[in-house]
Formats: sequence, structure tokens, C-alpha cells
Amino acid sequence: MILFSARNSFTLLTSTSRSYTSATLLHFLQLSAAHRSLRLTKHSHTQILSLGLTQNSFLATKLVTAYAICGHPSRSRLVFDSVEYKNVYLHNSLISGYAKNYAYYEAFDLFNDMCYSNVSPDEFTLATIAKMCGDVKDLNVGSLIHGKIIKIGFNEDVVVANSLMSMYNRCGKFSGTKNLFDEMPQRNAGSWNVLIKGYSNLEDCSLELGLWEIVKCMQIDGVKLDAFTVSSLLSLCGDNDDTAGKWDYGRELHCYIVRNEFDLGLDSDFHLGCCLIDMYSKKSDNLDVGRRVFDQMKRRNVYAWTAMINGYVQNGALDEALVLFCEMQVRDRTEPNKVSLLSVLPACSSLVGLTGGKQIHGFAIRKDLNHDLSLCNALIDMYSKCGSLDSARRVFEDSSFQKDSISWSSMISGYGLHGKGEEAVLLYDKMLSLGAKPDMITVVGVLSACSKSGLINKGLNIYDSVINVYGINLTTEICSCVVDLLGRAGQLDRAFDFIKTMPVEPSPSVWGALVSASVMHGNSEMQELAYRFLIQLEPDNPSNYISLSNVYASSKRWDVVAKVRATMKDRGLRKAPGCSWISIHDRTHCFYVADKAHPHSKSIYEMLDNLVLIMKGAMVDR
DNA sequence: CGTTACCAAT
Repeated sequence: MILFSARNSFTLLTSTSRSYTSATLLHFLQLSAAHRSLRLTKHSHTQILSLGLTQNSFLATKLVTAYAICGHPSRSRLVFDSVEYKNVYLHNSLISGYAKNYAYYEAFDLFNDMCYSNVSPDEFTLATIAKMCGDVKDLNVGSLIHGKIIKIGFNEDVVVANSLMSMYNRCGKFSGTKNLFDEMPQRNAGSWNVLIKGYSNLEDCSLELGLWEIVKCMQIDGVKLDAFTVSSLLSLCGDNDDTAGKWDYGRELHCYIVRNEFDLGLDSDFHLGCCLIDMYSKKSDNLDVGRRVFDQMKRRNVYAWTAMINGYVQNGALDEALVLFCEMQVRDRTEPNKVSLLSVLPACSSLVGLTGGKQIHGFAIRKDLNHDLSLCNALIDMYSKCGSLDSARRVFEDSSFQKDSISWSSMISGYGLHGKGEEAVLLYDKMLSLGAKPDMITVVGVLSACSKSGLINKGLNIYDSVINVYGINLTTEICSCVVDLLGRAGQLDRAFDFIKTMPVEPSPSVWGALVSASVMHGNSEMQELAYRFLIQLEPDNPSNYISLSNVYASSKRWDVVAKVRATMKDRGLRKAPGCSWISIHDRTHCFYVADKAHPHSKSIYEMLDNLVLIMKGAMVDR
């Protein structure tokens, strides 16, 4: 749609260019920049040259901006150099163009030239330069610029002061932000937004309680919250179900948006809609509210679609996520971007949707996104979880992306998942020999691969080395792996001692590992003990009660079984029955214990009986 | 006639 309108303007420009004035060309350049169209910018440039308007300061300034926005600051420079009398506008637009393209050295260099020329920097220059100091996190240069600003007397300009505050925020010096804020003669919404940003960056969580107070002060000061304010506050709203005292004014903020008739889905305010969807995605029971926001948006861009898809994936609604991923392309003709692909890939992994995963991989190749690190990592994960270890390895071996510890961890865990402990250890050793450092995720991957493949001593050796050589901090996940390793080796007492002495609080998974090991070695005493701890930690998890009652049932202690079941009933706990599923021809078939609901259930059970017979035969042969 | 800047980021 957007491209279409840009092309229309262009046709108009070429067909009747003779009669066009500099004002019209200025308008076309505005369009070129808005659409980030290098083609249109070049053609406008051609017109300027052929009409002999190269020395027009307005056109030159716009041309510099347009080339920079299209990602070609060197073309901006050529335009800049071709203008004889360079005014402050021209300088400013080139400095800002360099900054937009992360060419900070060139930007500072030009600023320096400017300071020694007859063109003085103005408030626009200084605002840009101050922001740049924040971008490169250089507090020293930032402070110098602050001094220069005071000397020239631009410190009372709201935008300049906002830029300076933002610089202090990004350099981690909130005191600088706060001092400036207090001294400002007048403040706009931007000033408050920077203050809020700096405040919420502070590590000290007790301060978070004061955030709502700041919002109140802002209103008392007569400054209305704008879309920036609301969206940054929304992204601070966490999940309200576990941590008490967490900042949660999501609903209030949503009300504010509705009362003040903020537009969702109108160019600059897409962001607001996305933040609302995100906020509701983090509140587990409110995903449908997020969906309502999504449906009510007047228009949706790729960010909005991605936010909604991500919400579904985060909340385990994987089918909906995939449906939406298709809808975004079919119904809305919105092309997914890298983040969209990253959001849906886990849905493929969990649903074992190899076909869908391959399609996404294919799409990524067509869009030349397949050399992106995070996408490659997600692909490795998807392929190994979908059973295609070879494809995972092929992505892993692709030399066109720079592997990080996540790439190694995903591949190592993949081997572990497929019971290939030897390969996992081999790859882990290769990683170390290449000088890459393992992190706690890698360690969990290789240790669990060792347990699953029975490489107990190897696993324990690796554990010792990561603690002593690599100084890895222990996590409950790593501890679970160690308990699992010791437990599988039949050293239940040693495993129990480890739990008692380990430096982190044992999590349910740690006790769970001890339970499995006790079951494996028929130690019902240890099993019962571990379950008791498990129930204490997770009094609301029905699985624990079921398993505990199974322990007693196996030793025929029916009175205790009844007691455990009664406790469960008292607490209103019910265990959702486990099920398995398989996807065939885009349909997912689910099966529960003794399930006869499937239309082909008779032939399925016949096949199953046959398979059991064949397996029993194979056992006898051995 | 008209040009350049700050605050958030899926």
C-alpha cells in the first residue's frame, strides 16, 4: 500500500517535472524520506541537479536527511560538500544523519569542524550531540558538552535539557538526570519521560514504589501523559501473580488510554497497542484482553502481529500462535520480520511441527535472514526438538554466522535430547578447545546429556571442572543435574548429602531428581522423604500427590494412599490427565490413557497390540 | 514559501 502511493508521486514527478518548483521537490524529498526510498531520493536528486538547484539550502538539507534515512550517509556527505555556503541547517542534518547511521566518529568530527568554523552550533546541534554521547555512553564527553551548553546558554531549552538528561541516564548517572530535572525552568512530557526512564532503570527495587508518585506529580505539574509515557509505564508492568509489590498499574493505564481516546494502530501509536498486548500477555489470565486490544486496533503492523503471536507462544497457546502467523500474511498481507520468525519457531518446536519449522527456515533463506545469530540458534533448537538432529547440525555448521554460547548450548542439548551423550561431550570438549567459555546453560546441557546416556563419571568430572576451572555459579538446574548423576550411579546418600550442603535453595526439580533416582534403585524410604520435601515446596502441584500415593500403593499401604488422596481433595487439587499427540497432515491427534475417542481407535489399538507382540518377540530372541 | 533536534522500541 505504502509503496504504491510513493510510486504514484514519482510518476507524477517524472512526467511533468519541467513545471516543478523547489517547493514541490521539497515535498517529494519529504516523501522519499518518509518511505525510506533510495530510488525516489536519487530521482529527486537528479531533478535538483538538472534544474540547477544544487545551491538551494532547503533542498540540500532535505536531501542530506533523505539519504541518511535511506542508510547512505556517504551520499549525504557528497551533497554536503557540494554546497558552497553551508549554514547551520545543513550541518545539523548531516550530524544527525551520521548519528542515525551509527557513524559517531564522523558526527563528532563534523561537530568539531563546526566549532572552529564561522557557523556556530545551535540548540538543534547540541541536542543531537548530547544524545550521541548517551548512545556511545561517554560520560566524559557528555559532561564537556553539558559545560559547553551552559556556557552558550542553551541549558534552558527543554529539548536540549531532555537530551542531556537522557545522556546521563544512558551513562548510568541518574543523579545527573535528577539534578538537571530539578533545575529546569519548564518541563514538557519528554522531560518527565526521561526522568521516569532513569528512575525505572535503577537497580534498587524499593524505589519502584515511588514511580506512581512521579506520575501523579507529573499530572499535578499540569503535564499530560503522552503515548511515550504510557507505553514506557506499560512495559514496566510485570506479572502480578507471584511477586507481591511488583509494579502493576496495567489496567489503570489501559483506562487512561481509553479515557483520553489515544489511537491504537495509527502510525506513531502502533507502539502503544503493542505495549498493551505485551502487558496483558504477561498477566497469565488476561491474554484474551490482549487479543481484544489487538482486534480493536484500527490497523495492525508487523510489530502488532508479532506482539500478539508472542503473547500466545508465551502462554502456551501454540495453535493460536501458528494460526495468527498464517493470518497475518494471508489476511493482512503483512510480511513477517526476523522477530516474528523468532516468536513462532518455539511453537513449532513444542508442537513438533517439523514441516512448519522447515517452511520458516525456507522463508528465512529467501529473506536472507538465515545468517542471523539468534535465528540460527532458534532453528538449531527447533530442528533438534522436532527430531531432525542432522538438520540442526547443518545449521550449526553454517560458517556464515558467528556462533555464541547459545549456539553451542542448543546443539549440545540437542544431542542430549536424542540420547547421544558421547557426541554431546565431544562437542562440549570442542567448544572448550576453541576457547569458548561455557555458561550455566551449556553446563546443564552437557550434564543432562551425560545423565541420559549413563556417562556418570564423565558428567561428575565435567561438574568438578566447571566449578573449579571456569568458576561457574551454581544454579538449581545444575544442582538437579548433579543429583541426577549421583542418583543414577546409585549413590543416593551422597546425592542427599549434596542437597543438604549445596549453596542454593533446593528447587522442586532437585527433589524430583532424587525421587526418580530412588524409584530407579528401589529405595522407597528415600523416595518418600524426597516427596515430602517436594510437597512442602509445591503444595498445589497435584502431580506430587499422585506420585506419592503411587509410592504407597506399590507397597500396598492403602490407608496412607487414601489419606494422601483426601488431602488432595481438601485442597481442591485435580490432576489433569497426561496425553500424547502426533501431527499428521496438519491435524493434531491427542491420546489420553485408555482413550477410545479417536475415530480410528479400533485399528490403532490393533496395531499397538501387534507392535507389543513384535517387541516381546524381540526380547525373547535376545 | 520551506530545512535541522529530545523522550519508548515488538
